[in-house]
Amino acid sequence: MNERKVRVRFAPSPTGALHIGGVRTALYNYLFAKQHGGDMILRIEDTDSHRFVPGAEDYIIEALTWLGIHFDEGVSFGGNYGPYRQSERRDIYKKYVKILLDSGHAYIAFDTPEELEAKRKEIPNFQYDASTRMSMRNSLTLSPEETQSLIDSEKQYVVRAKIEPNEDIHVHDLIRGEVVINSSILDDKVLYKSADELPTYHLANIVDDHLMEVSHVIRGEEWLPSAPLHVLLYRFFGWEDTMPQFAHLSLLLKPEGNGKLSKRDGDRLGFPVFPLEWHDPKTGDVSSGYRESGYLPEAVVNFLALLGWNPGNDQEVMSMDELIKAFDLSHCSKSGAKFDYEKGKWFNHQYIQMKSNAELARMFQPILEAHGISAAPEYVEKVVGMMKDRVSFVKDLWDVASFFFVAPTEYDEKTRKKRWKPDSAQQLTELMEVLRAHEPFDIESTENTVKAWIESKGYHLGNIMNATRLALVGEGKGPHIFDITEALGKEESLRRIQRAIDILK
RNA sequence: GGCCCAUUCGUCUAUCGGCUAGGACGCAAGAUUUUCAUUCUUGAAAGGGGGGUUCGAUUCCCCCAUGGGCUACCA
Repeated sequence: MNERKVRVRFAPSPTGALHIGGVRTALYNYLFAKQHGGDMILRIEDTDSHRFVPGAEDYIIEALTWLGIHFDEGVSFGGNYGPYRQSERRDIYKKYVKILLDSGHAYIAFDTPEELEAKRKEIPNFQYDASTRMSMRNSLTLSPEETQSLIDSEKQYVVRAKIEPNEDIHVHDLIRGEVVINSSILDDKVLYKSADELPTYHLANIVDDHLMEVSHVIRGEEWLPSAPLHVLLYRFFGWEDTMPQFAHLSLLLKPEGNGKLSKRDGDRLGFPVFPLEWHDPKTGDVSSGYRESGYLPEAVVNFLALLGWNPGNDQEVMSMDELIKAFDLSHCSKSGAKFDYEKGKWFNHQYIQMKSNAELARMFQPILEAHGISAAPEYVEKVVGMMKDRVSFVKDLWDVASFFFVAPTEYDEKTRKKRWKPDSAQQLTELMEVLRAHEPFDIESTENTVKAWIESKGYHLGNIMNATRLALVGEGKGPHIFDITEALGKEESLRRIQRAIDILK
């Protein structure tokens, strides 16, 4: 319909950590923009001075950067449409408030919050709209002189949109199709407050999207009810021709029970709802983050992308580039998606498997150091290569592979009962002789030698192997025995077997 | 309360009037293995209810129910 360049914005409010639903919204905007060769803008919507939280803005930028969601312009990225922080755009909004006032699409109202509160108590379902505005204190009911003198006396006021009733307003949504809402149910929304000289979301949003030449507004479903107001504002300003196209995304829901996923749910249910760990500056509370929990950013992106969208085929593991190619708003689901943490773990497992051993080893090193172990990179790499397919997180490598770095000092009781036979000590003593004489100590030849010895002696393979495993690992699990002996080396392997014989008899 | 949006396996979803309803996570069983995992195979598991329209509805329409969102001088 139009040849405008695709420009989308992610416009969070700096009221705390960006939660995972917001991350998904940012991701979808990003995928859409990149697919169309468009721009992605970061705009900070800090028009509510009371809810501002220091650090939130930096957090948002750091989180999205970690995930590989990049901006072309906006706060901290520059650009020609700034400033991108709404609190720095006061003068711009004032100009547009005046336009609305002058054209009669808005009016000044002096009713105090307390008066409105009283009104709402007094009249059930009270709404400030065409049916009630003429009984309130505003520039429609007061004379121009009275209005002016109230303003001059520094009486606080708000500017409200003047919504004409009984009109069906059509919102064309890229995901939901045509949504029709009658203007009678809309209230005369506050557009601007004199107290802090800032607009509310509705006005700032429309003015900024227009001035920043935003072509597509992709946002959460919670905005759908106010979309008709936004359409009306575009009309009031005469900007209908370049009005962005809307796409309202379904919400992310709690994994259990009902309701939308909230900031409080995460640690209560045992998983993070934030991309990065968040330290609340007001309460001092610490909320866990995906990064700190050991998630790979690629996995988080992939998992989130598929929560409410699908590529139209059975492909699930997709890189950012593949997501960009395949993304399509029409394949976004209309119903809310319950957050499934287990599936998120599975995605992380997939991405762990795709990482090179060297890279995983680098990520594992700090964990080893935390356990007081310093190991050669080549050794860590070898261990990681053997063990990565059994973990979903790098940090879990310690649980499954610590025996490669620390010799067992005690032996799992159940395994001992099951695997340590009366003649195990004798057999392993013989095995030590076989191993000591064997050279080189590589996987294949050692295995051949040991198996030949077992056969020649008529021993039971499982008995020998399982007892050996208990000696080397301390438990009844782990990779192939000769992978372990090869990695540990002859000396350490023999030492561990001897120790097991001494302790277990 | 009012308005809006939604409704397929436990969960994420495919299906755009022809269905033996497909895939994935999770779950169960089996195979492989010297162990535990991994892996592979198989299995259980679904279109909220009631009316229409139609030769035929999961798919289209209406009603109801349920869930969600909004209803602030928050975003």
